[in-house]
Amino acid sequence: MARTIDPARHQARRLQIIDAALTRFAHDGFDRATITAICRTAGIGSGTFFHYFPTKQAVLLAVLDLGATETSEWFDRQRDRADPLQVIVDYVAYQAAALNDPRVAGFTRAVGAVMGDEEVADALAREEAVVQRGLLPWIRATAERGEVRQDQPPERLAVWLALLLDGYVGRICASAQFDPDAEKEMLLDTVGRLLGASSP
Amino acid sequence: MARTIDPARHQARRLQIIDAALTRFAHDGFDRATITAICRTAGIGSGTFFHYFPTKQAVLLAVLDLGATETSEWFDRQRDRADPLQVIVDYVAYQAAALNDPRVAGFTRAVGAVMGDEEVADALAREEAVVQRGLLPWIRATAERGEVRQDQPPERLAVWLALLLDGYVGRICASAQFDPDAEKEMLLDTVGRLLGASSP
Amino acid sequence: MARTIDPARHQARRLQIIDAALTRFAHDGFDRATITAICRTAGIGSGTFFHYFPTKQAVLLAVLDLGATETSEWFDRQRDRADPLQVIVDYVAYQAAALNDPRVAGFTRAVGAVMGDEEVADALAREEAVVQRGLLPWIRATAERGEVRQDQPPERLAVWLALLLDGYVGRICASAQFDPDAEKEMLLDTVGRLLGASSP
Amino acid sequence: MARTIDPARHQARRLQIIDAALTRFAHDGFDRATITAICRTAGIGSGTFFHYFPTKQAVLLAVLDLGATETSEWFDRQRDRADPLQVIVDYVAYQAAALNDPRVAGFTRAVGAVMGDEEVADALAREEAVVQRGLLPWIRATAERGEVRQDQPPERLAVWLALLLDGYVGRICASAQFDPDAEKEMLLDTVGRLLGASSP
DNA sequence: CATGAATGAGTCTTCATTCAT
DNA sequence: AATGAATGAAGACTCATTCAT
Repeated sequence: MARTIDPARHQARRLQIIDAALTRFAHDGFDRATITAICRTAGIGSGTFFHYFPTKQAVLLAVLDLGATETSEWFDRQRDRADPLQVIVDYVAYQAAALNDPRVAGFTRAVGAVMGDEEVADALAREEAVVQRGLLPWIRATAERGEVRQDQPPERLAVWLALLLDGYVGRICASAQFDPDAEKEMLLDTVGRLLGASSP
Repeated sequence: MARTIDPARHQARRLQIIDAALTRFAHDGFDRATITAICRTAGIGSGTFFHYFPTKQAVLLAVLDLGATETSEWFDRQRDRADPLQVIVDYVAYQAAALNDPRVAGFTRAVGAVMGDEEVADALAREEAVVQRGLLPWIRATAERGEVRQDQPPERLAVWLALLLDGYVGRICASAQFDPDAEKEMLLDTVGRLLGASSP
Repeated sequence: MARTIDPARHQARRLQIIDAALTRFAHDGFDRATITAICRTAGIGSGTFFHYFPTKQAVLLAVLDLGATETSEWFDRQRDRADPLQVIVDYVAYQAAALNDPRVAGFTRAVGAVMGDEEVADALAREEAVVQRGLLPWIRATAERGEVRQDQPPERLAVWLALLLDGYVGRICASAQFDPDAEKEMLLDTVGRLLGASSP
Repeated sequence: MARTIDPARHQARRLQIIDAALTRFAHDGFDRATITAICRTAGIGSGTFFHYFPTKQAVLLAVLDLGATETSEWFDRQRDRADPLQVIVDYVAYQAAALNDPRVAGFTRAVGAVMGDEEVADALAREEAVVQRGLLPWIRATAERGEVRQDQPPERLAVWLALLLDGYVGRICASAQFDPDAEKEMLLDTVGRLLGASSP
């Protein structure tokens, strides 16, 4: 008797809630973002929220998974690229471009605050693994071509690449004077220095 | 005349509470650290807390101010040093050493989550200003000696130095595999690359 | 479309809470009446209270507004009466009858204690204005007929009428021996003396 | 070894605290007046308070007892007066004059709020009894002279006199436009009307 | 006597979550 | 499926009172 579940409609609603949650988490932090506020932003009633996510934390995990999936798909699309160093540079540029959505930096901060939670930590580890798994083959290939330093294992270089991006995201939240558009060039230059053959 | 206020005793208690709050904030985040838990950690009753700080946020600001003061004093102690590049390197090592206290990284995360609050943002800006004011003369002096790159203004180099340290702190929380002792050398090398004369 | 908000149900709940609050305020005073006790009296959970009123003070203001509205409506119903002196007497009797609800006197005391609060003072001023606006035309009409003393302006007589009623309400709290039924006659006699043509 | 208690000094301190409490109770109400605030007003430490009064309520009772004592002494001083009606009028004037201390009206409100407490109720009953005991002989004497109405027993007239004063005090708190100086004449006139031989 | 630091019971208020409609 | 009213557990904060100095 009841209307059959329309998967497309269901998925759309789900994304609508995820997007609203991203907005509220970025603006208020996880603990201060109330479900009521998320629902107001999403334009739904609070009861509806719980048809799609069992807890507030579940929607946070969904945002993280979505991010990991997007990153994973980005790496999938690079599969046949020829110039490995350019892929690395493009990855950095891709992540920097993600920061054009002003919510991303705030959301990253928000996640940090609840990293003590085991499930969140697992989701972050999964996301991190996607990045590492995605970067590693390209770093290795670049190393084989002798286009990056050889004094460090590729795994370490990948971690430090991520470290640099973390710091970059952090600065965007921390100071209004840090203009991502103006600093993108500096970011790419710094990546070059990090990976470069020799230290001065 | 009765018992006079004992400033030393008062200050000791205050530091005891600040230390306990640092512990709880680092472990649970700001919003999830309850005053009750802070007091249990400090070994005091909850009422006593409010003799020393009017709100939970006040103790957070006190922690931040303490950090800014310590950094400021560190720079004061370097005043008469002769080798400016070495001061910069020492500063990075000093900040890296602060991470020997395993709470520092978690606390940094915790602060990020409430950065949206105006008073917290002000305190962070003050702390940041201390670092920039402290670093700038040494970077300028190094630049005059031609020991660092000249293609960027010293202000920008100082910001990127802080960016690098931010990322370093963040990694410590993010992954258990990141061993600060082992990575300190890589950090100093990366600082050298960031400041070095030319990009490869 | 799901369940639409039922305004009647909402209003009924609201009145239920107002009534419970009146009971507790009258019995315990404003500051000593806990929200928990109000909710227990109303038969609701404490969270429900805050769906209807944002603070404890808000429900106090609601009680006051309700009283002002009822008085205002009472005066509206007298609009076409012919004998102005009788309207005044009826008003006094109406207010005296309100004291058949044993909570009214206690509530009046309770309000007095928080009159220092600006919002409460405003609400009381509004209530007072309703009484003065309601009485004045009838006092003026009575004065024109020469049925009350002319040595005082109608405004002053209205104030002293209210003063007398205040004292009457106060006595009910102050002494158990003061029986409102028995004293109502004395009240009406005293009103006559207050308004009467000449002082002995 | 300890200094012998100096009763005069002790009594002075006691009165100092009572006076401060009167100020704070009048301004903030009983429940909102904190002991800390009372002590600040009295210029003493909070510990000292408890050398003189075991609880906050005790100092309230002391204020009430002081008032009752003063009223009692006032009546004692009238013992040999010749004109009983004049004594009654003087009593009303005396109470009206007490309102020159702007704290008295507010204090009266404050007491009302905690009248539900048994000890406070007892103290108020004692105070009321002092007034009734003080007034009654004079009303009786006046009645015997035929200078007041005879249709009501003296006890009732005494209660209604107090009722009128209650209303008068109440108005002073309730509205800033009610000026005690300007209304004192009206008060005495109304007393005359209340006690006068016949109702119009 | 005088003090004010310490205490913790008790209050208001928030908000994730449930559920009848 | 959608709603939002109802719930109550939990937390920040207040303040009367105690007591060591």
